[in-house]
Amino acid sequence: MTDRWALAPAEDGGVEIAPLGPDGLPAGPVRREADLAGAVRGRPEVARWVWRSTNEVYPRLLATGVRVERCYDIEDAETLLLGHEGRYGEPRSAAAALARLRGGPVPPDPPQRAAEPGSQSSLFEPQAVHVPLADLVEVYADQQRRHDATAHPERMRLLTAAESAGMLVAAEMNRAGLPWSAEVHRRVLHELLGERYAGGGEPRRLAELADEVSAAFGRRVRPDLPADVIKAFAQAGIKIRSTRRWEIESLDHPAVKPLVEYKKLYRIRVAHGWSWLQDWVRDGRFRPEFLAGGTVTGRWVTNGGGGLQIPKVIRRAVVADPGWRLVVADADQMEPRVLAAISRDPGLMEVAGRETDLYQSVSDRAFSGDRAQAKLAVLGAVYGQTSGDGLKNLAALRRRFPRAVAYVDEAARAGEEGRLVRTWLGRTCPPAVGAADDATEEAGIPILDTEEEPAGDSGPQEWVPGYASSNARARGRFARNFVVQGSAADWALLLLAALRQACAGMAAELVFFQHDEVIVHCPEEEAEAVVTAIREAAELAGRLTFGETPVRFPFTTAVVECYADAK
DNA sequence: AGTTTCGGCGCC
DNA sequence: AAAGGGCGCCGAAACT
Repeated sequence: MTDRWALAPAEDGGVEIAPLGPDGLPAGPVRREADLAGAVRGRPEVARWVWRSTNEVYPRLLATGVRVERCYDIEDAETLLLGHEGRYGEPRSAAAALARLRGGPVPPDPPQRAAEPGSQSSLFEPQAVHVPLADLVEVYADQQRRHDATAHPERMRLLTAAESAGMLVAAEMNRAGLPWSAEVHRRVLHELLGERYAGGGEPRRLAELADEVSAAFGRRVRPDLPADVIKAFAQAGIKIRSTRRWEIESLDHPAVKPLVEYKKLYRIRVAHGWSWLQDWVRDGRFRPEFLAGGTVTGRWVTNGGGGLQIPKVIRRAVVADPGWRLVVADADQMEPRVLAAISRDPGLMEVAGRETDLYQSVSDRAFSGDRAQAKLAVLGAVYGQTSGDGLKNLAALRRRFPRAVAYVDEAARAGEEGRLVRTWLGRTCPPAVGAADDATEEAGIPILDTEEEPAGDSGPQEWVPGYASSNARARGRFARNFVVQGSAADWALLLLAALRQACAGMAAELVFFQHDEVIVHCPEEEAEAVVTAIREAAELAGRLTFGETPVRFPFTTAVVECYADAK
């Protein structure tokens, strides 16, 4: 058996490797070699490399031009398995897993380091506890048995494999970087914010807007200080709770217009202004360290640079290299399609079986053609809306798509009651996240709120929050969203893995991923092949993740030179 | 003076 | 009138 090999960098700079048998234990002697990259490059027949941490090994391989097809990240799998076993919060390091196996004292996980601008990578984890290969494979073999003990072993295997693949993609994207034109970025900043004055003051346009705000109030007001703004409105006879835009916008006062404009531009300057450009863009690339599985729902995060929050106006700075293109692909109505697949609601699956606008189809069936209402209702069901029009629309949704709504209702109930909630592939929601622990409830004493609950007016089938504390309701909303957002993340991982494989023979590179959107940077002549690859990868991911369903996962794709032109 | 929390808003 | 989920980021405010 040469299909799976374990690998562990040794402390002296060399590497230990061993072929693995079907039980996950070594099928041959552990070998030592001096050169990590050479050991991998010299064994192209290996189908999957098993290692402690992708972020420990793979950046080093990529630095020498070595890619691997598949891997298995033991510490990532440990996290997922612990979660599935209801043991969230236990240390997830390989050293900890080994200690649990052998009954020794379990070391706590080392603290995470924050990213620093321009640092090569914060993910080499130099402080991680070294685990020799012979011990590491024991952990791996045990994990294989723990997969078998899960509710759906084949799905759990897919999940750990998919997330490991995601970590390969993330490492490759971190190396590639997102093509970024500092020149265009500066031009956009200048157009929006005006010139910068020497001495570090505000740029011209912001200074002008601040003056307009002050003039409207008749005294000097700092629009970037919420306390100052609240006081100024109070003196003008207007009481506001906060200075959030939605609260300010409806006010009748001459300061509102410049204030709202100021806040918009201030945000650009602070989050994606000149200093951001200085810190995060080097040699025509923005490198926001992508971290696969950085959230409990399985969504990715970026560490540094706000890589998943690039404002639309700033996307003009994302420009392909000369002769190259950006293939920008955005999944159409991903969340309701995922809900259709996981709930197996016949009506919603039928609607999601078309590639046309899903919200329009839903509205045709349940909302007399009002697409906006249909979209609000669907998103309200997914996010757990508890008031307003969304609640009324939810009743209409429930009548037409009962199984879909029941699915998220059941997740919410499970979350409220502290039961485990899982995505389709088995990623497990931690109990009591997103809300402060309620010590009394944790002690098992139920709490009856005295506050009024919304009256359920949609018949006996409807699930009403009932007597639950606001903490429990928050957990319910979280769990409700978790099953959809998390299952979507499951699917997205399979999509990335399939797309990565399809691009393996091309010059095309994955350079960006944002929940339901990918960007591939490729030579112009490869663009059409990439578009096809994305479409095929999406359908393959749908089948692999959810099994055979009628649900389709269409993408809107655009071949552009500039990201901003994709929308 | 250094560290943590808050307010507000960007993205999905 | 206005409580729907997940994140990251920055400066100011609050804290030690």
